[in-house]
Amino acid sequence: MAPRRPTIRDVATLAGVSIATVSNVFSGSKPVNAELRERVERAARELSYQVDRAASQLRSGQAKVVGMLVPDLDDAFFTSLVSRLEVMAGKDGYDVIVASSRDDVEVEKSRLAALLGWRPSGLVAVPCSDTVPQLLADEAHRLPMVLADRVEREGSFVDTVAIDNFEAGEIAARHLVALGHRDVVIAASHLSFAPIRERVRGAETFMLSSIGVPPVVVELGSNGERGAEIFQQWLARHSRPTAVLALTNVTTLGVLSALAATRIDVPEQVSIIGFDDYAWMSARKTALTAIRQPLDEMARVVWDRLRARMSGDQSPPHQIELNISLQVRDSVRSLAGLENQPAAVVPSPSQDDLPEAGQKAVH
Amino acid sequence: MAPRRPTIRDVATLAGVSIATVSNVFSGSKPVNAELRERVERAARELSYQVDRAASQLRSGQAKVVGMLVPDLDDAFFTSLVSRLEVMAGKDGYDVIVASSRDDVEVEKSRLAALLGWRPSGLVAVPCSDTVPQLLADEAHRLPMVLADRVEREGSFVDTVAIDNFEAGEIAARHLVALGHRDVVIAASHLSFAPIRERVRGAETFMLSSIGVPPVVVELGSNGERGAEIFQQWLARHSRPTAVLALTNVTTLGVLSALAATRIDVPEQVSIIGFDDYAWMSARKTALTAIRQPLDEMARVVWDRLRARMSGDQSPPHQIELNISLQVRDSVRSLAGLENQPAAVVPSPSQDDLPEAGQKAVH
DNA sequence: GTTTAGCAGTTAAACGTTTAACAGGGCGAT
DNA sequence: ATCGCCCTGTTAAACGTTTAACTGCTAAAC
Repeated sequence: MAPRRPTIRDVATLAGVSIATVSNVFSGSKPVNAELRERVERAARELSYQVDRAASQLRSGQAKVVGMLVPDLDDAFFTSLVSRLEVMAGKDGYDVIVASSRDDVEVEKSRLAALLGWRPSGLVAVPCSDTVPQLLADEAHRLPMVLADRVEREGSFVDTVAIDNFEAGEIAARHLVALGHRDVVIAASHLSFAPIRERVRGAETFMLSSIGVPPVVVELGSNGERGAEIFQQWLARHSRPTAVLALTNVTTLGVLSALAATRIDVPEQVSIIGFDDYAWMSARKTALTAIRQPLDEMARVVWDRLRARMSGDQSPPHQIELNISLQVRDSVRSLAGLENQPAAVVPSPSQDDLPEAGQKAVH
Repeated sequence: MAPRRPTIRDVATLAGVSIATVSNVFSGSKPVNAELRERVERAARELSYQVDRAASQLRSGQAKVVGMLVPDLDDAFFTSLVSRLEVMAGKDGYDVIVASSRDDVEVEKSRLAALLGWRPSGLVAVPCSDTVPQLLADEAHRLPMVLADRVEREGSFVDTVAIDNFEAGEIAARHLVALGHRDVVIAASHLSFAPIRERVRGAETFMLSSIGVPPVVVELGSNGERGAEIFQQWLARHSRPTAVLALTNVTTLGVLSALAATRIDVPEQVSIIGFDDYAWMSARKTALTAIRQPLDEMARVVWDRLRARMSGDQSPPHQIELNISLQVRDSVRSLAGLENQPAAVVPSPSQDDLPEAGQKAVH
């Protein structure tokens, strides 16, 4: 029924050459005469031969696979990243093995082990907790890897790429304050994530130093529906803020759902700043003002770093921080006339069509 | 710097047994004495040994990888599918290699070849065109595979899973007509895709037979932003319909963007039925009425089928069709009193908490 | 008490590549 | 004319597993 797959040997026989020559034709590691090469290629085509990657990898030690570990393949932020990385990886001849940790440290551990079993030539991971898994730490010195998004700033032993989370919180808060908001609720996912804490800290710091009032923080978790429920309950029990700052795309969705369910109008009754910038955010009557992470740039930087490491770069770990930008649209209402500093409106210093300029490398 | 990775040999030496025993401990293909097993496991832990999948696969021919080929990793529909499949695959011990064809037949071909090089034990693919790539057809009889979503109903040589596209169009059209709409525009992605044609045909057939007026069809492509532009131009040049039926989640987004940009109110000025059901669709003041594909069920059925094939099922190809359901929310306005059949409102026969009942297997 | 069956472990041969070492032939330099 | 070198191709030895075949050994069966 299913005839044995052709091997390099079959091709060699059919083309009347040695298997080494066939290998050379495919791997290109040694030049081979044009006519012979032609014969080999014809034979291969005829048998529809394909190099067996397992065998190839076993012998050569060269993997040409990268693993990608993310916390959630339903979250648009992570899939956008994976999507972009997959394209770049593909162009460089790498295949991609994805694994989702579903935000569970145990799952993360087991998926990671599975990934490592492939002896990938590189790994990009978005850890699901602040403490990088031991397995990763152990591999750090032999396996090229870069950590993205959910990373601690301080002294990582490995390359990291993330946005300036403090700045993100600060810029959002500045925008709200500039438009006269003082009563702000922050919709965070989990305060146990360092980047989230940073975003909160950024907003808090700015609000305290500018108007002397801190924002209120509420945790909605990583699941949109559940987050909506929590926020709805929160709304029912507290006096309504004038503005909400959502710190992830999922919490943005949660807040919006809760608001829609309780028929609270945006921005008439409550203003909102969302996180990330996806098509659905502007496909609405009052388009969302949002903190925009430079996704394309982030993916590019991650891949550049990984590629560098994979081709032997031994420099000390890079900690790359990308600047975000504020997409001002219609979801934040100006509380006109009530405030004292109507001058400074939109800071938004960064643009991500300035490729290199937008990042600051911390060593 | 980077010490050689420990092999099965190192473990065997340290544990004082033969490499075959170590292999047996890990692969479980032969029972091994409890004490020895313990010794082996300790040794492995000590060396942090992990079996090399390439070597394992080469020797055994058993891959424990499945490939997934989708047209676009930025499209929530596909990533939702991948996400669910990755979880189920992981539970069964399979790893997942993803590849995106970016809706380009050439890319599809090359990604497919790359995938096949891994000798995966299974493949799930969403082809990017009606004509299934030759490479796939060639493998069909030896490689377990299931095709999803973008598939022709008729005589596929391989298992397929898709929704009943004709019914989808029909149910949507029925809902619109029941609420008094006669002037309907269908926002399709590409009419070159068979499922899209079916959806159009379903809507068309119903409208012709019920009110004798066909819908107008406009093609928006597979890209949201571009689609928004096209639709906006279309709106500018034609008289405004009373309702729009969007046939994919991306066209839904495109239409909504165009409508928002031209400040046309939903549903006051234009009603809309969207496709697929994502969180953002209900996180708005007027939540979207939409055709809901049973994503969880689809993923489950795909995986069940693939698993069956991977464990040797030789039955003739299954063509599985899943029923959709209409999520009635607020984006379709009733054109009250103008119409003749206010009786039949919501058909929605299927529910996907009735697992098996919801599908009809066409042998 | 011998045979036999079965269990638990070992030996060694694959799996399909890549690649180091080698071979031979043509040719320029001496 | 001989030597040595380059160029292109071949031979054969790995790579790290799995697994068929084998070896001792214990214990049941006669």
